[in-house]
Amino acid sequence: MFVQPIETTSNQPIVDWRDFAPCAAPLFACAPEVVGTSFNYVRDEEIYGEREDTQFIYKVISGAVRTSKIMRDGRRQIGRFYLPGEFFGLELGKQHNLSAEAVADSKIFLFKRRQIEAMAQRNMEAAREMWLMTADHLRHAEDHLLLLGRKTALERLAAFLIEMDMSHGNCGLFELPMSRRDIADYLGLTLETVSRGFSELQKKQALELDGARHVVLRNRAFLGAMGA
Amino acid sequence: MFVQPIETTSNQPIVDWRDFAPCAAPLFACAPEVVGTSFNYVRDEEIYGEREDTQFIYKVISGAVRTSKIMRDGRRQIGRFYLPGEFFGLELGKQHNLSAEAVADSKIFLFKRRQIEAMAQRNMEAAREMWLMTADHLRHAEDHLLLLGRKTALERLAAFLIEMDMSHGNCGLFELPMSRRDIADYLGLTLETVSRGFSELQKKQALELDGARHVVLRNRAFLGAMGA
DNA sequence: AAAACCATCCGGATTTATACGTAGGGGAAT
DNA sequence: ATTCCCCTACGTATAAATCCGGATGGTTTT
Repeated sequence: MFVQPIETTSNQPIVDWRDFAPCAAPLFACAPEVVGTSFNYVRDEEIYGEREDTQFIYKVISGAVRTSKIMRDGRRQIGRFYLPGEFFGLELGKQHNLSAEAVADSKIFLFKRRQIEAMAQRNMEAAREMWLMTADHLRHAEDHLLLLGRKTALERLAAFLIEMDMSHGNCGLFELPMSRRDIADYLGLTLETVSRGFSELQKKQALELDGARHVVLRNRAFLGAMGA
Repeated sequence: MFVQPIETTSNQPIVDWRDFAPCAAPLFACAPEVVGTSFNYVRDEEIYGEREDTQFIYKVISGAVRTSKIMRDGRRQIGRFYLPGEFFGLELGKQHNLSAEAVADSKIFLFKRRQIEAMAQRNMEAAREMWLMTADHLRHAEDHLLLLGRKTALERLAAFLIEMDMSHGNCGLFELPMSRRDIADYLGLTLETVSRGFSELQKKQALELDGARHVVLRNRAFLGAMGA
């Protein structure tokens, strides 16, 4: 068992109006009356904390976000990464079950929960869309259970690379916004194993690394089969 | 990495009208017009398969159910156990993401999806309740991610025992409906490690086993702290 | 009833995968 | 240029998986 140091984050309130930016956007095409406000977060800044009351629903505009749980001794599990265009923080309960932090400097839209709830009362289509997103998050979590419970280190890495590639449009070429430690905490490994795994996949001609974070997939079929 | 043999199950259609029982019950108190039909499943019988089209929503009446994913080489991850009173199989998508099997001989209520969908259109309260259940399943899965990714074998067992105790009313005394292998596949361990862990927890005076499946918790505080 | 069978469980020895600790290198930021 | 992270490399440590043998209990067969 290993212990990781916890980075302390500026524990400021979620909504700091100094970050206010005067742009806004509708939540869904089908509910144009619900508009969000944009905020900027710096790398590693907390967006909301575990067990914190739910006030908003969030959408990534640029950058990247991770949701995570941390144990008292520092062990951490990242639930999921969110890239531009994706929603997060839409637990239906009163409190968040995971915390959310910016992986890199990020711009995020915040939508007021009260507005969302009111909309869901009126607009059945929008309510269904919210439910769909929750169900999609559940599906992702269930897939990740198999990865964490039963897959080998290399299989986890392959699955991760394929997932990243998918969310970048399957072009086999992308920039990782997160550190090796983040990847490790997402895949239930140590950062060293992640590093070793990347090296091994390079040796197998499955991918190419240009610097630490620029990835070129060389054998998508191989990676897909390995990540299963 | 280990490989487990897959038990072949009778691949009969989900709905076998020979199992028909003439009892029925409403889905929710708030939607008495939606009634379910009871079916019986024997131990290890498949209720629905991964990637199978979603036709019903299910409620456990007696017995127990597991949902799981299986890899081609036999590695298996159980997503969750469902005990009497709990709903399962309510993915919103067109297809199930996990398969479901009876852990023991079980009686299950089936509710037609078309009825559910129609109800959700009319009854906002019921629609919200469905969404709440999906969100609760998501919360459970997220908690389980931390367990699978970062907890030790003993911590996993402690968390499992506390979870089982909770769903039996926190009385510190219950019967496990599932085998050691099922527990192992739920916790991402081998059945040997599960067995050893139980022995160790007995040595620590944290619990008592009467036979393999009858559990008496002797130190709930200790187990709770360990399972964190 | 006795025997056979089967599934399940337990314990020890061994192996293996992965975590851990330390050291060193490289790139970006100050 | 220097500092500071972050990443990589390698040797070691260890938790858990694997492999073995044997005990137990329930069910079916004779």
